[in-house]
Amino acid sequence: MEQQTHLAGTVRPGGRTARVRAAVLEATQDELVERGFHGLAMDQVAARAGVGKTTVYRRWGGPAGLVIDLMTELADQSAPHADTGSVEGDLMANAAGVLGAVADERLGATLQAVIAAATCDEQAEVALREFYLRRVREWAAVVDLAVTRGELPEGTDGMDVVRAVSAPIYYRLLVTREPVDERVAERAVRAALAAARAGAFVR
Amino acid sequence: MEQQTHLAGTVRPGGRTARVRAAVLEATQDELVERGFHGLAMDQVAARAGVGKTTVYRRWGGPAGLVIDLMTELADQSAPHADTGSVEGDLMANAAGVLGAVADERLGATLQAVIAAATCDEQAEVALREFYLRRVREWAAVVDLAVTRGELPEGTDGMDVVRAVSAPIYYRLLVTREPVDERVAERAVRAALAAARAGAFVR
DNA sequence: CCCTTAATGGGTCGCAAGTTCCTTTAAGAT
DNA sequence: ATCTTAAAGGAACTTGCGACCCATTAAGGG
Repeated sequence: MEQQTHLAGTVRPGGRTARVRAAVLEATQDELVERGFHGLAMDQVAARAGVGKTTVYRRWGGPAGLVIDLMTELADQSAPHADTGSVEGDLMANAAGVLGAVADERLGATLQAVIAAATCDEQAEVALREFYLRRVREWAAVVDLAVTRGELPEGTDGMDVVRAVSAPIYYRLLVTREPVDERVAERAVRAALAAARAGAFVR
Repeated sequence: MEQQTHLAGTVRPGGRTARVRAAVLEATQDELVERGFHGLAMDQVAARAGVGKTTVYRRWGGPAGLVIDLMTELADQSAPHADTGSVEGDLMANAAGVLGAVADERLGATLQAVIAAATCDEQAEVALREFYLRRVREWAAVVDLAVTRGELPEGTDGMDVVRAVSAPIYYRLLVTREPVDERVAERAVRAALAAARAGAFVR
């Protein structure tokens, strides 16, 4: 007897399989908005997607699997870094993007779900780390450009500057649970920029 | 028939009741270290504490209740802000404290558990917000002192400076899931301080 | 030291999440 | 168009968390 060496959905990915996936991911986001990751039930997702729950269990395994798949979708859609001509403009664009994502109902719920999933699922943790690593690396380029332009000191660690912009936003969102608005984003950019200019992020 | 107007454990808090609470909170921390918040089962906690599971359900209601109680304990033990004579020293002490807490097996597991609980429990969210608000406010004093000493510009928002120190640490811990070490803490302090000196945190 | 009753503890029960088995449908190759 | 079988769907079954009931123990007041 031949052992099953492939995952469901990989051999005949077209037609119904694709439609099922789209419906399930759609339903997952809806559920995340309404109930959050802790309340994400495979049952509910299947029912809302109009799909058998067996299928959802077989293809995604559990809530974490759903959320990981959702994030790979996000990763594909994520925009490249800005290029406004000044670091300030670029970092503001970055902060605005983060703020927008976090504030958006569906996107925000999805991001928070992945973060929650990463605390209890190995694969989700890896996926999350790689997602943000990619994202931070992508935007670090605006700092490197600024260095060549002479706006920031030689040797400035671009990734750390980008992290410094996002950190206060996520810190308030997840830890102190204070409201996050444009003022926070703007101040994060100003602080990161001032620190970078002073050479606090030089390797 | 008289309705029960008090919570279990409030009328006879001495003796056994106190011993049960200590044993349960102890067991909860052990479980958090081994399984994390998502794997915190009332059953297991009761068994490890050598206590009936009915008691645990009655007094704490659920995993979130356990974790909230654990945090109130933490709040009582939390140390007052440092006073080394310089903002740099004080903020470094703060960063070291955060790093130490996060790195410590039991403390770190507890903190992460509360953060996780806050994403799915209203009371845990309130408790978490108040805990950090108190903590940040306490340490903001070192910035106010620095302003009076002339180390930092007039009008500097002390709470935002303190947040800026913690933010990168928690950001790495929860979001990007990168390792957190002294280098990260030190750089966070340097960046926050440079930004503060440049007036980025002036209200 | 005794008495009242707060608080604990063991056992049982129900429900909902998750698993398994088998049938039905429709991709994709010929 | 036809055929093979990947993939989905339906339903019964299992499991384990959380709730409830009632007996037992020991605080704390007299």
